[in-house]
Amino acid sequence: MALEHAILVSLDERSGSGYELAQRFEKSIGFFWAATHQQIYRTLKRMVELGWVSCHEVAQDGRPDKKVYEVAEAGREELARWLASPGEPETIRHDLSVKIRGASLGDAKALTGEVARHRDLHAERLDVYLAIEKKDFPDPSALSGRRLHQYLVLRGGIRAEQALVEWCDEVLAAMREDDRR
Amino acid sequence: MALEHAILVSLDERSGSGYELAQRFEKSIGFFWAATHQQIYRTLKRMVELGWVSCHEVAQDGRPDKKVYEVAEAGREELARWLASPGEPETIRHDLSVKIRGASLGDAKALTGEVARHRDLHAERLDVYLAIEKKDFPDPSALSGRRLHQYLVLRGGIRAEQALVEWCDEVLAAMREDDRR
DNA sequence: GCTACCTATGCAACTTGTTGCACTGCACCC
DNA sequence: GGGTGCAGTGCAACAAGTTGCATAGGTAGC
Repeated sequence: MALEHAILVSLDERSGSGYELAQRFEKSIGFFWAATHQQIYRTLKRMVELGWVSCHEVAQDGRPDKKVYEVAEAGREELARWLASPGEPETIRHDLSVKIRGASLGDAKALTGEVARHRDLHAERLDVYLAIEKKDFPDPSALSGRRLHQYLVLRGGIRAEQALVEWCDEVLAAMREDDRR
Repeated sequence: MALEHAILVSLDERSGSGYELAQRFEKSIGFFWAATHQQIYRTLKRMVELGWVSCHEVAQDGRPDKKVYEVAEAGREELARWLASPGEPETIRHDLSVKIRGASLGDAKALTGEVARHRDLHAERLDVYLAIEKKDFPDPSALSGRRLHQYLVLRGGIRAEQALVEWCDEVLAAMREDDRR
């Protein structure tokens, strides 16, 4: 499982509470590894037991106490071990492709609507990524180390969303053309 | 869940046994919806209970009996309903991106090896898809209906793998450049 | 005669992921 | 004073996916 490792990477960048981690997963790590707060809390608990992270409670005024986690030595070792170990490419599960493949068995118009909706969702995500690229990485050739790695992962997101938008457009054009005949 | 729907689509194209379905998932449907034989057997059982598919045993000589499933009316209705209903874009879980983001915490050389390995895996898949495109869809502009939809899904696979190969190349170039400094 | 692989189905146990809910307390707006 | 939303942690139940194993006969090669 890689959720633990995603958490280790994130905590290494900056220690934080489960709640904070959940937010990071919403708006950054989550771009390439989705997780809900439930999963995160449960996994953090297990990671403490494994000795991969340490935890101390922090009192706050005007707010509930929080538990701040940080990476322990064993966690860093585990992360290094995992980074060097070969992994399988992701198992693909692409809803929209299943729907398209079954298109002839349903309402064609409804399906083109669905494809168009996905096209727009991906275009939106792409815009978000491009805005981050422009703002946070104005001069990519100057990057190195951690910042470079963050940039490269963002580039993966950009390429993936671009490919999806273009594909949706191809599908829409072909299905509309087919409709006309 | 969409495994049921992927099975319905596949069974609608051609009725078959759990075993045959598992093979189709290995080499065709599985390109965009992965499933093991365990999942398929279990899901088929549930689908019979729901009345979405019907099942009759077929004796074979020299081989174990098999259970051939075919889509029932209720299954077709369910599929049509699902096709028209909006779905979320997939939650992304991309191991390799997590590894790259954590690259600075491990052995950089081992990681470039891992990226190169994934690059080759994706290039291989791309070759498979391109071969299918060339063989099964030599004249895309003439396609319509079900054949067109199959082609469009394949196009999605091709675009995705192309994007991944190019991204891996970008990552490798940047990391090697960074190493040299 | 032994090994290995193919066809064919399935149980059991386990790990992951999702969903709905519960509790606390502050801040802000109308 | 009532609703909404944020910060914060967590349980319980369920759904989905994975892994290891069991069974059983057939075919093919050495």
